[in-house]
Amino acid sequence: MTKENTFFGVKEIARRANVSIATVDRVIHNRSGVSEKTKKKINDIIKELDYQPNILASRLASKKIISLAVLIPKVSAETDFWEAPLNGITRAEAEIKKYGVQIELFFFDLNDPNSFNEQAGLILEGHFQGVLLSPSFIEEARKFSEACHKLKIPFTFFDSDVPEQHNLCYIGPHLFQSGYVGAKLLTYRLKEKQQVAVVNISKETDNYNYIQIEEGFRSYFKDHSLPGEILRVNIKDTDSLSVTRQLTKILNDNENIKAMFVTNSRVSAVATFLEKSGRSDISLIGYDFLKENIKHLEKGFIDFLICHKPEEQGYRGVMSLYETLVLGARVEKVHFMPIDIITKENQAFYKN
Amino acid sequence: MTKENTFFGVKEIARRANVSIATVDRVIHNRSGVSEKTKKKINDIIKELDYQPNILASRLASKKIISLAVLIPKVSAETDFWEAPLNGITRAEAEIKKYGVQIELFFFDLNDPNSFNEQAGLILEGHFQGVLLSPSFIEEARKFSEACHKLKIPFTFFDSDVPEQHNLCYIGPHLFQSGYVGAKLLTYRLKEKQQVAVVNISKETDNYNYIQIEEGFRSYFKDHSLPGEILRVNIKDTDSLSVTRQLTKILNDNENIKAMFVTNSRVSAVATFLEKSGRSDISLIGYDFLKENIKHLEKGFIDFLICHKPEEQGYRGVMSLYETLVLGARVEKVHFMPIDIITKENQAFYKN
DNA sequence: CTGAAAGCGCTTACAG
DNA sequence: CTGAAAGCGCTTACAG
Repeated sequence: MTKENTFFGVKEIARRANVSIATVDRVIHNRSGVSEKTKKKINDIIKELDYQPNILASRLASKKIISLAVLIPKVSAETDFWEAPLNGITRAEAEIKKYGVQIELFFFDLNDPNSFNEQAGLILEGHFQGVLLSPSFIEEARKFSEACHKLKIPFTFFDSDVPEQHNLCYIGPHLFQSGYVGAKLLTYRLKEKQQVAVVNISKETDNYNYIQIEEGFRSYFKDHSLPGEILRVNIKDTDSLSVTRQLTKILNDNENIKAMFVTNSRVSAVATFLEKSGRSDISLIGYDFLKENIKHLEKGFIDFLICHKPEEQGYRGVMSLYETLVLGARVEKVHFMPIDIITKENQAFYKN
Repeated sequence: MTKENTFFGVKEIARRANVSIATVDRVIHNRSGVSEKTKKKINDIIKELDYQPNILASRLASKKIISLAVLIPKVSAETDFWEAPLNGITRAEAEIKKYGVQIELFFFDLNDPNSFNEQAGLILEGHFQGVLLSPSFIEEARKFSEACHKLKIPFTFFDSDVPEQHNLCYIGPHLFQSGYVGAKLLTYRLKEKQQVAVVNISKETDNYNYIQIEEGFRSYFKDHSLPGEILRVNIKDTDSLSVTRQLTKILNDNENIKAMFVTNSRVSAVATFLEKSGRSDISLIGYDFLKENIKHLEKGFIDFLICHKPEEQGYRGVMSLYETLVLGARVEKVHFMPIDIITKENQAFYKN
């Protein structure tokens, strides 16, 4: 009933190396001021014993706090998607606070790249030991990540990726494949001669995320030699009046459209339109487990929602920094989220 | 950069109560040998300071080890489903070993209720502080859980549930709803006059799990007024020859069958049959993220797999005991797993 | 019924 | 370059 002494600690290492535990500690943490000779001797013993530091004791003894910065879009009516990652971040914080980790939040405006720059600047001045960010603006994010790299601050991207950066890791969806899954579901029961539309409701139609999703979507059609042209619909004004006007026109001009794929979480705007105009004949698929979307899923105006576990992304994003900074563990550079399929029938049990 | 002294500990409580920290410790853990007066005084201070014990320090100082028993079916060619929960259990063990938690595994034979009883008996003699079990045999599980209850050993059910027991919690699928989802997917593109079969490949056709799944499946048809009789196919001999023979007969007798729903992970046996007999016209849905099943998913002979995160069930099962026993946290009595939908296109990113 | 003291496995000044 | 010692917030014999 008492702990076995199967694990060796610094004390045993010190005893075997004939040094004090302080010196062992120096070697373990790669601190300077140890002769090469003793350093090697200690490292050999560490390897031999397969020494695993006791994090409990380490964090208990340490007086250092570790502070992390998080840079994400602010939550608004337009962007309530960001509630979920924020919840995940908060959950992670609650869990690791007792290990002396603190998190500071920085919010930017998704309509304003400058706000991203401003907040990024604040983070650089703030002496943080790690950063978690959504690199929504590619150029701005690139600049910021170079600055972090120079300061040797590890940073994790999540929700979307910027390739070729020195980020610790990326946590988020494989967008191409996600679009591919969307196409599979949308065409699963599509009949011949029925046409499909890809709908982008966003101010920025050339956003890299949307492009990847659409590429995946179109690839599915190519790979399966599905006939018919895929219509591309861009709706830049996201208010319901504009959406209604544009969709009405599109459906008038293209009578064969029987399925729509919305490339982001604004799918509920299309569902509202379909409901009002009584078009339950049109299949609809879009993104994200949002209240508004679930409502339409339940009513039957959305067939499937695709979701990439935004809450877990936030949680895992924080933990990736915690694991490197506190536990000294290596983390995978790319951590793709599952591409979850949500229907009216399984939504009640979905974990965001 | 140094930890804030915002939290109060036993020392501060002792100082304010004018007692030693040993006495404070006694009160915190409800141990005997403290006068009512000092007990009340200390408890008042604890409340006033909103004292939160430091688990790190507590586990570090404690020499007690906590040992948990896990009772699950043994993994065999027939039951490789159980590999995943076992992995989750092992992962949990690795994570909490450093907090002084040990896990002992007990395996029973899914074809032999007596083996369950035997192993359960061993557990009862073993002085464990907590038990995680798959109550595959309802009556036997009921007896065992009553014994645990008497001994005041908390126990968690997972994978399947036994209602009305004193279990700490249940972690697993909502089987009825899972069958319901299966029906939705299977009928999503089904055409009129095409018939559906529910296939049960198992020695025990009257297993409570299968019954619940099938009830959910049939309810979907009722709720959506889908016409046509749902054929019930029981295959008691699970070898491939018997499966082939029986399915051949069924399909000969019922030419309109265009969709099959297999109520467990043996769906690959049906897929193999469909492949060999060139019946790619039949939709097929079944359970679980197993190698054999994924293979057929990729070839296109299985349309969808439904999965309830077996690995996470094992992991969360262990953690439910850890959280109550070590952290003293309350856990939810029922923790339903998501009903995940896996297709050829999203399987690469699925987390079991 | 209560307290003094050692110890869990580390980290951290401080001294040499 | 190295070590002795105090301390992190608890638990645990042991003594009274």
